[in-house]
Amino acid sequence: MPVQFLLTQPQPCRDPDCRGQHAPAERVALAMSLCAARGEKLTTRRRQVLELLWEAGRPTGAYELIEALKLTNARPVGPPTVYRALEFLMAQRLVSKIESRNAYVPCVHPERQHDTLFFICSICGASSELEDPRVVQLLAQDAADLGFRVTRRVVEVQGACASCAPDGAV
Amino acid sequence: MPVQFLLTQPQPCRDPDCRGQHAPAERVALAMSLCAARGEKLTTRRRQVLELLWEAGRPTGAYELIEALKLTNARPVGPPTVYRALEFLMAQRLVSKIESRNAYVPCVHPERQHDTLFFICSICGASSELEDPRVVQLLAQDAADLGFRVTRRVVEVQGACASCAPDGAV
DNA sequence: CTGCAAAACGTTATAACATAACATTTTTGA
DNA sequence: TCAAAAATGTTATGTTATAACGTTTTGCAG
Repeated sequence: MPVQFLLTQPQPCRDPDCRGQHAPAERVALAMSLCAARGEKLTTRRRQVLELLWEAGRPTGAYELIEALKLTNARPVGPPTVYRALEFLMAQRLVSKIESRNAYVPCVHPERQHDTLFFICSICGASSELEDPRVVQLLAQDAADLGFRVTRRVVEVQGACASCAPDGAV
Repeated sequence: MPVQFLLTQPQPCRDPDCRGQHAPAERVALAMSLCAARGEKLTTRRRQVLELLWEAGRPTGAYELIEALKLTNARPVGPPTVYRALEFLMAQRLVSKIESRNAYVPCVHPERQHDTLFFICSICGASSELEDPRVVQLLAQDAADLGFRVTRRVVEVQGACASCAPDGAV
C-alpha cells in the first residue's frame, strides 16, 4: 500500500493512516501547535491567510486572498502583506504553491515530511494532494544519474477529476 | 534501459537512440517538416520565436523574446504576437513552458510523443529534459486510482546541476 | 485572376501576479 | 523601560499575460 490519498477539501480524508481533524479550525490549531514547537510565530495575519485557504477548498490566488482580507479587516491589506504571509506559510510547509495556476493551497499533513503530487481539475478547479514515495524515489534516481542536487519538486497533474469527468465520459 | 537523457543545449545529445541533428538550424528544419506533415504553418514569426529559444539554450521569458525580436525586426513586436507564437509552438509540442519559472524551452525530440521531466538549475538557470516512462506510468496509475483523467503533466525538479554543485559540494 | 472567408498578425489597453523600498508598529529581551 | 529585531503597513513599480479590435496575409472557390 504505497500510496496515500490526501484530498484537499472533500472530507473525510481518505488516507487510512490519518487520524487528524479536518475542519479549518482544527487545521489551524494544528498549524499553531506546529509553529509553537518550532519557535515560529503564526501571527494573526498569517493565521487569517491560512484560514482563508482552508475555507476556500481550492487553489486560491494571492489577490483573491487580498480581497477576502479587506472584508474582515478595518484597513485594506496590500499585496506585500499577503505575499509575506504566504512566504512564511510555505517556509513552514503549511502551504504549497500550485505553479501552473499561480495559486496557493494549504498542506493537508504539515506535520509530515511531505513531497506531494497535486492533481488539479481544469473544470472545477479543485486540487487533490497525494503522497507517492515511488515517484519521489524515481525522481531522486533520475536526479542522481544527472548529478543533480534536488531542492524542490513540482509535480502537478492537470486534467478532469472524477466528479467532472465520471468514468467513461470525455 | 528505461531512461533517456535529453539535454537541452549541451551537445551532443546523450540519448543513445538519438540520431538527429542538434544545431538550432537543424532543430528548426525538423520543426518545419513536422508542421508540414501536420498541415500546420510554421510562419516567419513562429519560426523566429523557435529559433530564439534554441539559441538561448535555457528557459527564456516571453518578454526576453520580445526584446530579442525588436532587434531583428523593423517594427516593434508586441506581447500578444509572441504569446500567440508560443501558444502555437506549445500546441505543436515544439515548445514547453516551465511553470515554476514562467519561461519557455524548445522540446528536444518533438517528433516523439513526449512526456518529459525537467531538471532546472537554480544557479545557472539551465534546464535538462528527461523522458522517464516509469514516472509517467506511476502518475497514470495514481490518476486512475483517483478517477482522474490526465491532460497535462508538469514535473519540474529544481536544484543544482552537476556543473554548479559538483559531487560532494553543498 | 478576383474576391471572399479564414487565419495570422499588429496595436492599444489593461488585467493579473509579484516585489522593491522605506515607514511604522509590535514584540522581545536585556 | 528602552533598544533592537521582527512583523506589518504603504507607496510605487516591475513582471507576466490577455482582451478587444483593426489590418494584413493566405487559401481557395468561382
